[in-house]
Amino acid sequence: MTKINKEILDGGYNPTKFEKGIYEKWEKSGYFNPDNLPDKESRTEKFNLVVPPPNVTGTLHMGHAAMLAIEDTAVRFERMRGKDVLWIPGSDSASIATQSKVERDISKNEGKSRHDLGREELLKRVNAFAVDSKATIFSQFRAMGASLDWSREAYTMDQKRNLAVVTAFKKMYDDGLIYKGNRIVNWDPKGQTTISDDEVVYKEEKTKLYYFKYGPFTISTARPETKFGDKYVVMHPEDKRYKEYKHGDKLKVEWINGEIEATIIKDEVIDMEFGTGVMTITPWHSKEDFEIAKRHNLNFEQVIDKYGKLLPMAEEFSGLKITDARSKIVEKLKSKNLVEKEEIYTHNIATAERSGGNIEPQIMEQWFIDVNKKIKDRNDKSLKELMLDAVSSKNILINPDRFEKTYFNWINNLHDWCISRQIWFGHRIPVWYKDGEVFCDVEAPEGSGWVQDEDTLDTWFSSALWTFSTLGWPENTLDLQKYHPTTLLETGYDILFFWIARMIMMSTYLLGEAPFKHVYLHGLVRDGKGQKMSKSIGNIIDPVDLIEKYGADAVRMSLMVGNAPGNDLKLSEDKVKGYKHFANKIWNATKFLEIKNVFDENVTEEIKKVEKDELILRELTDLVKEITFDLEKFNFHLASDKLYQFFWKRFADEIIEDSKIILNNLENKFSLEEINSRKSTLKILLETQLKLLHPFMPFVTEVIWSEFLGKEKMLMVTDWPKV
RNA sequence: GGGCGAUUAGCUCAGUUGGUAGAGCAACGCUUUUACACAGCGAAGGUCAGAGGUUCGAGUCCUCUAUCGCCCACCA
Repeated sequence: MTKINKEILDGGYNPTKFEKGIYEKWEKSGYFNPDNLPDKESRTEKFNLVVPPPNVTGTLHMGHAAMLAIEDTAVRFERMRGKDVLWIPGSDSASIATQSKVERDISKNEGKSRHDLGREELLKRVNAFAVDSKATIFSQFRAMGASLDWSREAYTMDQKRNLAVVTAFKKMYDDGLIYKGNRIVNWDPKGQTTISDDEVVYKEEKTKLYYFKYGPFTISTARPETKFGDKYVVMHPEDKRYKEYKHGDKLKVEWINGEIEATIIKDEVIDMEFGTGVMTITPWHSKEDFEIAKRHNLNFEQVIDKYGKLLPMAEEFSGLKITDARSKIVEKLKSKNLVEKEEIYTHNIATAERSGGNIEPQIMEQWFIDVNKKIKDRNDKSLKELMLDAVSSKNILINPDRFEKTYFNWINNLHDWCISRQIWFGHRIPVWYKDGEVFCDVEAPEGSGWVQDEDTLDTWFSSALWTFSTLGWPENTLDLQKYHPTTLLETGYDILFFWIARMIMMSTYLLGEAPFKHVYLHGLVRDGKGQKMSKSIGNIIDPVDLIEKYGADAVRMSLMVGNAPGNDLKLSEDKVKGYKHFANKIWNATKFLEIKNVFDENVTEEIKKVEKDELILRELTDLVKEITFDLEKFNFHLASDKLYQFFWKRFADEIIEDSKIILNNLENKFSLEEINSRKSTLKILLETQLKLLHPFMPFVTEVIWSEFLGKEKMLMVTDWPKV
């Protein structure tokens, strides 16, 4: 039954006129929720995934838009194919990122720091900000057409997810996988917190390399300000230049603040080719030096405090910021005639991903996850081994598969994960102290006098639980039984380590199974020139602006076509414009068929086709096969382009053009049978293509299907064409 | 230092197990013909980075080289 709504025929396709209304119609139908899908009983195969939760730090960017376009396409395809489809929306508290954003705003607007406000007030502000951000982000999700089950919305800091976090922590604590220890960590003096190895970003910097006289040796350093405590002078055991010195020898040397006793250490890590082949070490403030000191059981001495200032052991330089101290110390050494030379060299300095501050390694007492400890319940495998096995056993398939190598390489270099953060916004560590007693549980202990650990957890700890925390774990819910492991995990390759690896870690450990079957990695969305989009360059394209200008379908298509997995995508506005034209083309082609009475009730699929039409329909069958195949293989970039080509070049430019002669039949050359055969063929062609196009361009296809053609069943839940 | 990727028409990129080079955009010519000028038709444009190899046949597989980009590790 078709009921053409002729009023909407006028003019071209205007996305803004329809998109909002269509999304509301979808959402009201309840079909985003698998519990409400038609023919529920026949949907025996499931397909589900969770959305990579965007940080509640503001608004969406094009990367999110690409993620939503790809995931929604997969979801709509599988839903139409009759699977039990669940796609869960959510957002991430992103502790450091969110707190520092709010802190910046408060500092700018009110001139206050977090300490002026206090923990409670700051958290109130951050939470309010998070609520706002969430609302903005989710309205953007809707604008993209994402068919998410909003009834299952999750947030990494809501009650259920919090229970998951503390439960996971407790179990790991009881299993001895989480420990508190004094270790060298990445301390960010600017952000006043530790960060994990993965949050360290190395930046190239030109700096001075100083050569100092250190007793009979010459040592080189880029960091004179750390050198006060350098009582150990290290050289390679094979270095013939220094064979007269024996390991453990002690000698007096004149140093920054007078004479000190130095000890000779021989260690093979020393590169004989670099500089003089001799160096002094600062075990408290350098990871490498720390390792050397540990190997030889040496003393550790702190030189720099957590604000980046020198400690009293620096005597006259005490209290100076390291940047100020550097030149002054060099001056003093010069006056003592201990500076041999200076040269400019380039090296990498460690900075904090979020705050941008320079990392100052420190030995601190922090919480860690032990990645090497054997786990009894898991066949005596370590977390590291569990992570390796999940991928090498092909339980998890990564697309593109070259990222497997990257993954293995990362795990092989993996060290214990520092999970405690000295910030306020986040999941507080569920450990309490009282008179030397330590208590870990999901809830505070009874009785008075217990004080909870001040630190919060690395935001990736809660993200790591995402595939099952969103399904209700630790409760054994129906959702958890039915939907875990999830089918697909789709995200950017830039968070392979941060997120994907950690999810595999937590899921294999806590649930004994992989968190997902397939991993699909998309690339970065860059601007038309291939530059990374960033605020400072000013080349950020806001997906919402593009949607308003060209429609969500056009934005989605431009993010699909040519976007091969794992490759970066260069996006120009012209490209989006091109797909707006395509939506218009679909619209106008439909309009033409309507004018030619192709949708008349007496034109049915059953009409006997003439030979030429049979051939055309065979082409269509081939197309259906190809598109289905491509979508099963997650080749969205191929499928989207093929549909575009077929509709425009084959269907519109050739088939419809040829049909004009038949339908107009000006010279009475065609029989009624031929005319009806063609009409029926055109109808099938259009309707089938609308179905195939729907996952990619849901709005325009749905508008045509249910508003224009007046179909009763929404296209969103119409059956995928038979292969 | 280790690893990965890219190099195909002016620009952006496809090219799934090797079988006579593709699309979009831009540019050029023609056409306002009642679906669409957000259009149609037409023409033009490439020794598939370079060298060597395997093969009847290579953009596609192998080796090397060059340029660009990314990731990891990091030298004091």
